[in-house]
Amino acid sequence: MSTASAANVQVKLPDGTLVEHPSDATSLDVARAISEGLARNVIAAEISGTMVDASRPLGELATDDQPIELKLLTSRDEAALSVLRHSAAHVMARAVMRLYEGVSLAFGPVTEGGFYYDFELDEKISEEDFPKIEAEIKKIIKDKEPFERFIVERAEARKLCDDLDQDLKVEHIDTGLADQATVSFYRQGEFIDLCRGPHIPDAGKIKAIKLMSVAGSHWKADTAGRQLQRLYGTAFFDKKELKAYLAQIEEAKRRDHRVLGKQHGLFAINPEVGQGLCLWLPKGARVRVALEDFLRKELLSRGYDPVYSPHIGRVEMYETSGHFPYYRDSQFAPLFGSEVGAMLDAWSQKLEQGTIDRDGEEKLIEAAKVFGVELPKYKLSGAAEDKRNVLHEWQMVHERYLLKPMNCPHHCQIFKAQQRSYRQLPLRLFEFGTVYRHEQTGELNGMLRVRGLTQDDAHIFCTADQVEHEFRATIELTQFVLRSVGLDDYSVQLSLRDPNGDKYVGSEQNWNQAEGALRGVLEQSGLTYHEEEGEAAFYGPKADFMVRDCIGRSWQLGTVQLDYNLPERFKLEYNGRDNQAHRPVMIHRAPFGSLERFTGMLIEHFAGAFPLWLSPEQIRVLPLSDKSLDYAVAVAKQLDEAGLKVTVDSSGGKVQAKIRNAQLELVNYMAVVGPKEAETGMVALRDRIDGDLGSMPTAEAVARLKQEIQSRQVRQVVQTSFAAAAVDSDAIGNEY
RNA sequence: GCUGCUGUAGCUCAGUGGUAGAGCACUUCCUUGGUAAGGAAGAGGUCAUGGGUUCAAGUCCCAUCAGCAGCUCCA
Repeated sequence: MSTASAANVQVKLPDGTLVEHPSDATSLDVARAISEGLARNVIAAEISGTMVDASRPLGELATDDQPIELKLLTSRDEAALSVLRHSAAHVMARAVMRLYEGVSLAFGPVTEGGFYYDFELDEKISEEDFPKIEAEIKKIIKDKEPFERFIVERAEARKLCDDLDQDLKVEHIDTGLADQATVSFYRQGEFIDLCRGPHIPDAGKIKAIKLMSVAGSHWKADTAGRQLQRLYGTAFFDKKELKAYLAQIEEAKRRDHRVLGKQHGLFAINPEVGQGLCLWLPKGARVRVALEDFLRKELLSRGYDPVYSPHIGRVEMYETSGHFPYYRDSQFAPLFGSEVGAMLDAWSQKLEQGTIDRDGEEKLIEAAKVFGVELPKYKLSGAAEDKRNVLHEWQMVHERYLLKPMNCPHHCQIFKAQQRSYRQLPLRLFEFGTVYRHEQTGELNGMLRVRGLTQDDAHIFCTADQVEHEFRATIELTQFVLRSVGLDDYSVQLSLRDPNGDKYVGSEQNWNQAEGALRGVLEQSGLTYHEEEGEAAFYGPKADFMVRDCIGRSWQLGTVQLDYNLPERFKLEYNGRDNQAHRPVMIHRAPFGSLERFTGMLIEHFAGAFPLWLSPEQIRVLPLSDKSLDYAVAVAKQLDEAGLKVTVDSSGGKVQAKIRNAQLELVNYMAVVGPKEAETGMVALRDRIDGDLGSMPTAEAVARLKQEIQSRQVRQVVQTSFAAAAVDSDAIGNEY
């Protein structure tokens, strides 16, 4: 082994072998020295854990005298797919610029399923334009031109973007990249883009690419900012993978809970009832009841106490909790006991916003008098704050209510309703609490995002040193619940505060303590978890369960949140062993999240075919003909008495048709009964999945089903072979 | 809320400025059967709503409402 001379670099390959190359050699050259085939397959390189272009001279990348640790990435490496897709985004942008005038490029990162590029251009791109854009993309790919990287000083970069008429890039250099001395660009033929990289060696590596959709977006995600057009696409190393991906999208569409919910009579949303307000149809309601009964029983056995609270509460309570001012825009407007209450509220808001003049105030004072509201203390020349305080006194008289947007304040009041001793803690209060939130119209989505929802909510009030144990117990509860419905692929997102954010309440010390407690338990639990800064609730950090369903999609379901804030605001106290008043810690938790969202997710996960224990129709009795109808009804009665969800198909058709209907309606079991069964007291049991099981005594069929229910068996869940690519957007992209 | 697309029977969808259609489902009748579709007849529409253009509008234009996709948001 010789020491590398100044003109050479030493390269250490993953298997530990050391090779020496000239310092201007690239990763591709290293590959070529191993084999031509490898060189053809190299997509990018990983040097000491950082992804770089395979065409970067290794000399640039050596940081010290140590050998360069090089890993050549080929299409077999997951990370390479992101590089490919980002390059595909460049190719797509290049095609768009060839076809359209005046295109301003924004950003073009990779996503979980592919990539997109945001453009500003006057002409509207529609799906009808896709074939011509794709044709242009194919031309670019066929030319196999290389991606070339070059570095320039910031001022020069600005001029380059300006010369290219890329004003969004210019702006980004001025703002987002103000602290960068130099920036990198990538050139591919005539196409030059400010970009961090890395990229594939040449466009020919893209073997399968498809434009997916076009949608609106905003420059730097600011809704008030410039409107852009976002073109989505996806790319793969071979056509088979693309085909599998498209099949997965089709599968997801087939499972859409809105379609299945309608088809199977599970739920309905009707504009006359109201946007985002879910009607649970009888079959959907049965699923919900099964979930509720299951969880209620579980919670009771785990030391929870059931409580109930009303659907409305006084605004003052939500002012105390801090929710009202903070979330005013996403709550339904307050309800007023009287007209004058509404007037005072509008008045107070105008004062707050400064949108009222003296003349307006005088008129309102006169109007208030008509309603018997005298305001001698209201000084027209006074400060808005003082005026609002005067109005507030009357607002206490003319009550304002809010449709309950969350259950926490009510549960705090339940805590306060009685004297509390440390001996009673932890106090675990649970309720299926229905809350209402005025979500933006564009956010509404079937059962997944609604305006009226029922949380499987509970609040645990405990001492500081019980927090860890209680948090661990709720994590375990959530795991148990997920396992019960057959969801076992999940991880936890630990949502922390944004260190620079200002939306949070509570002391620095409490936050650190809370975040530390959550992290500690997760560390010990062995669960896979990752931390997200800036995702915390305004009152405390939270741990959210991110669940992957059977076709690889991620859902945010159960949540556990720590709260040192509400106990403070509501001045909650318990009497400690030392006979002093102490402040409890509060844990919010909901293993389902909401019944709506959880059920919607389950519909998609099971493609409407619920496991027996959750099924709205567990068994259907099919008489061979009307002659067997009486026996069928008798069997159904027997099954019903055994606690099974049973129906009888009394329609006039042939049994084949009845079976077909039951199969299509996803009934778990069918009991076919004819003269033979009537004579012997049997049923011919048919399983939706395994088909005819033959005749057996009715009691045997009951026992079989009850066993399956009791064990909460989950059968036949489609498993996808397709795994969504892991995205490391920090590593790749032109967003810097 | 923003941008774009869509709105015809309970459902899925045809309908090219000139009298509103199909399949499934539904109702009635016939059929009485053995593990994924028996037959016949019938009923069902203010073509999302409101304006406009036209001799004539489901069809073209505008507005509103709702849905969908994406953006933004999610206590």
